[in-house]
Amino acid sequence: MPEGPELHLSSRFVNLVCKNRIFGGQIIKSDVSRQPVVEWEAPHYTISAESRGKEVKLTLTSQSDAQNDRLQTTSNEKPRTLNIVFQFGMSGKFDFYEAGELMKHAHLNFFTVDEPKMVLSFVDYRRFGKWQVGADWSEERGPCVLFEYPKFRENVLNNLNKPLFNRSICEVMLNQQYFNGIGNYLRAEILYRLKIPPFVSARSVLEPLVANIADDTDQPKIKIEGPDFLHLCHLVPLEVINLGGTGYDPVKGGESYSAFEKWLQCYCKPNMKNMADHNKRTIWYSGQAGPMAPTEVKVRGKKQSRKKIKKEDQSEVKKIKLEEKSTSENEDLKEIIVKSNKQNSATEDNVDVAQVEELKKESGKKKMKLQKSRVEEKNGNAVSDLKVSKHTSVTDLKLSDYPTDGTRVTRSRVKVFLNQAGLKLKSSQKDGATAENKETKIKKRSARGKRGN
DNA sequence: CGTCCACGTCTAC
DNA sequence: TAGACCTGGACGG
Repeated sequence: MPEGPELHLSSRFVNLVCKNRIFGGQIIKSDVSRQPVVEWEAPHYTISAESRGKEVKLTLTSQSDAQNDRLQTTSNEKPRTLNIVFQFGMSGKFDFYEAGELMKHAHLNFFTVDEPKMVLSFVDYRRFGKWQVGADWSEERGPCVLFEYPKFRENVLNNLNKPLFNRSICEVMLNQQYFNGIGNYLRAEILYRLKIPPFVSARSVLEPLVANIADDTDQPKIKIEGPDFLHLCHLVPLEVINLGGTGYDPVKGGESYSAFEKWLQCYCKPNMKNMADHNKRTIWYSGQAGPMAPTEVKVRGKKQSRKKIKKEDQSEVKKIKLEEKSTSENEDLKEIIVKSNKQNSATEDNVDVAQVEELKKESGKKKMKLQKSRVEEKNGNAVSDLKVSKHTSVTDLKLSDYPTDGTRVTRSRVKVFLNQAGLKLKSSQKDGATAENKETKIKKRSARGKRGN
């Protein structure tokens, strides 16, 4: 799910599905999650959401029991609220569906009180996502590129003296202290729109903009054609929001995703180039890489048609001499920026409600992916009385359930074994929690040419 | 089987 | 500037 637009669409999704709904009871966290438990037990509460950059804040508000005209005391108590701030990692998202069985990888779950019982789940199969209870937006992250544009712009332009901005523009764009909401696909799309080579110094791109620091008006003091770089850091993610789908959410066959794929002009496109940046993140671009490109360039296999390019450049390390290291780069760049294409002005913030309704339906279809519910577990229906079902996962298995022919228990073997049993691999059993595990890992590493021992 | 790759942070040599 | 943290899909042999 997760760059700025996806987080925002997620917050809208939450607001939509939680509207006029009352939640209650315990908030259930999965066992495998290492994130904090949410201590909040209100008989009745509501949920609303808000996004900022790459964070989503849920606000729980307890409802007074006035309507329940009870003699009990609770009605006089404070109308409490609790904030939970989420980061989505690589795979986090919210889902809303009929309670009963929880989705696989559902790590934090909020239940409605009314029938049919529904559940709002934070679902995150890679578990890089995080949440903080009772927190606010994290201090380390800058203003949101989407919804705090003037502040965002100022924050960047007032800090250009920082050494960070000596680095290449594509790498600086992932720094959330300044570009809160920009991620790997957005940086590619934004640079591509302006034909800015990814590996030119950030300062050289940004310094020309200082004259227009507070460019929240549409009247820049220096006349340029079309939106400038910082402007696009705002407009391009807005475009994704206005696509109305779920943004980058590769649910195959999902229609909203194909709209998103169509929208992409550069990221993962077969006619574009790519290489790993200094952080080993793939940057997609066209034209020149720029003078600050890593000298040993690793080209990643193209996403779509790896087969086709088989023998050519598939995952090979190529030493590429970067042709022009010209120092006149700055001058070139200014030209480039001024030449920037006129941009389709993204209309303001409005996603079709009907489309979000679509989302709801889609999430209803996902019942196949359900996991043995922890609620069941609580009711004494222990997971340990393991039956082979699609809802069972590796963490439910004991070591003795694994093949015992003496061979290594590798992750792949576990996968195969489970497939035979109709199961799926899950969570903390990665490479098999055996003694051999460590050896295997080390072997793997040294095989990769890294100093393993 | 194994290897590589993925929308993102984090910390530790 | 490597890795760690994770799961799982695509693809290679």
